[in-house]
Amino acid sequence: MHLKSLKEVLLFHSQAIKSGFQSIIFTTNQLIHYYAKNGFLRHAHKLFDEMPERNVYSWNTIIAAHLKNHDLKKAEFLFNSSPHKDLVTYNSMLAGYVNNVDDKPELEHERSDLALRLFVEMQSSQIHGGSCSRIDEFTVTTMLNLVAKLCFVSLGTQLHSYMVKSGNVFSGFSCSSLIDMYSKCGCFREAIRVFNECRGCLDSVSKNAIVAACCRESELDLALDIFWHEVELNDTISWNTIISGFVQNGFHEKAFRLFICMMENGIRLNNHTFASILGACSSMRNLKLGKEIHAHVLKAGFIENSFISSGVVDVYCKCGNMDYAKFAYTTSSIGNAFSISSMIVAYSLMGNMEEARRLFDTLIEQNTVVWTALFSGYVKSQCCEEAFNLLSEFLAKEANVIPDALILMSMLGACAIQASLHPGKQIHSYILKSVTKIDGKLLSSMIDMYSKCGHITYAERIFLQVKERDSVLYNVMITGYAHHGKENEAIMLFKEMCERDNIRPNAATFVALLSTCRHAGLVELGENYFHAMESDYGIQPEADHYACMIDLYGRANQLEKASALMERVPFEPDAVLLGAFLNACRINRNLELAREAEEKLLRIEGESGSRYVQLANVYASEGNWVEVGRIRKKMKGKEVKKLAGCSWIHLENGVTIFTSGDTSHLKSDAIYSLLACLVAEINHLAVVERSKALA
DNA sequence: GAACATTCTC
Repeated sequence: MHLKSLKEVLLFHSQAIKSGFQSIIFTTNQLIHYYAKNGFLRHAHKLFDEMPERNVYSWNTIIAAHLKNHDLKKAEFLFNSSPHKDLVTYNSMLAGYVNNVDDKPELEHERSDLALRLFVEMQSSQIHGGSCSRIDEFTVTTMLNLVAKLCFVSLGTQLHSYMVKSGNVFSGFSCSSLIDMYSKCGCFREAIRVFNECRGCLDSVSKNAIVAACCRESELDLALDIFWHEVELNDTISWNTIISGFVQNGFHEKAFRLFICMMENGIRLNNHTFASILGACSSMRNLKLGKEIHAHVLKAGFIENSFISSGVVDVYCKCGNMDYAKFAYTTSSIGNAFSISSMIVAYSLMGNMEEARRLFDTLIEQNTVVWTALFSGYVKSQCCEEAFNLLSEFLAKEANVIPDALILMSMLGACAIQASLHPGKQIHSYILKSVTKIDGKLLSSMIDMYSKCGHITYAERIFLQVKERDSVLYNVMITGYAHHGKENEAIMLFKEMCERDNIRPNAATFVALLSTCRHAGLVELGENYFHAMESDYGIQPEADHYACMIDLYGRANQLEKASALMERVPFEPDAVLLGAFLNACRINRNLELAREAEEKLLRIEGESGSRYVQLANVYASEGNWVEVGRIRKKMKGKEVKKLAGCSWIHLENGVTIFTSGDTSHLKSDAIYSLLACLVAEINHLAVVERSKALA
């Protein structure tokens, strides 16, 4: 009897029941298999339970059925209670552990352990009364799969030699399994050797495995050579492999051309195809292509797949179009952790931290990517207190995880913004204790932190220990010297950068150099740098460079040069640049030019309170109260709030902020009386000093 | 005549 379709099975079964069906083990096993295969696991299990007698096939079939249904626990229970076990039973259970069939990544480690134990047990136990072999080709391929996952090369090599020695465990799968195992364990040459040995009897799976191996190794030319050789072997997976290989190696346009080629060749597209090509659209930030692929996906009915729907959301996030991203999320990807992660990253990048945090809290499990995104988002948006709170949260929640270098960099950035030396030092020592490989970026962040916290000598000490210096490292140190009024050191370091290390300065280097000149009032040198950056290094000055020069001229009482340079700015001046110019006008008491700048500035930054205050101060410094009144009037209509000047100090329990006139602190009375004592003390000391000087 | 293994995705 051959049973093929479900219809036949049901028909046969109902007839059997009607005619007073006497259970034959063989037939019932078949029924169990076909019920399970068609998704009727409960019916299959009922049949199994009702069997008066079972053989090893019955047990194997029901175990396989549960494994197919991703129920490892149930399979394990049946495995342990089965009175008949043969090699197939062991192989099935082994595969269940290796493939982590119930998809619980957190248990992967434990499962691998169980698989290894079972493998050892198989070799020692007398399966089926010792009448059959302990290991066959199924065992070997499953174990090679495990070896690939664990990067357990020594076991992989042992299996390989066992295969060669015993000769009877080779199968059609052995070649592809070996290639895959060696490649995933990082032994590319071994993978190639196996491939060359089985060239005569190459099947498409082995070919796909070696193409994937080449892509992993970034050997794309070789991958293409093999791909275009024996084209008749190429199937959908082959095309998917080569396309994803190009995407993963950053050749997105080439991947796209291959995708077009695949369609033109009439190859069937599947989930993997769309997932890879969506990845390419994301990396290219190509909204138009992304929308086209999205349309394809909807038409082909792949949007249900979680890889695909999150891929679509990711494309829109990477393109910065959050309206589309939200739409794609709510229509087809709700609850998908990858989609949520993409949106958290995107919102963090654009500084929308409320939305980023809201989504972050919806995740059941937070991964490194979203933690990192949130940290860097907070610091980029200058929300340092939130970043510190997040760090406490991270340490509490992920007690066993060492914060990733990117998180530590963000935290150093937060310390730098707040000028919080003490936490900065703590993070520094934490890095020394726990980070095994401290890279240039982390060192640059540490130098920047120490410099911005006022400890230029610490910064310098770290800088001098670094052997391999890059432009970022130099820029950070030059900027540090500039802010600490060490213009000679800054200038010398720039020379060292160009001459000793032969590193090309970039736009940021010149911001550092120009701000050195600005702080030191070095007009001529500043002009030299400003011209050199374009003529010698081909770097177009940006808003920051112009702002430095305007400020430099303003402080040196050379308003004519400042306004002449303002005229030559080749783009629409931004608020920073106009602010610098306004400041120059204030220093040089030119109300006429100030007023012109004022008009432009208010057009750009109409809502910002601090700008109005800056304007009012320009006129107040001249005693021009009519103008001050005019600005104040403008402020009133627009709900402009003046940003109060404030100081802050980082104590054990966090940051305490002091705003002028603030009495909200619980101990504000005590604070103010202590302050009064300090002021009295200072005044007293001043009087003593003065009388000493007079004496 | 029934049961177990390989290649490509965020």
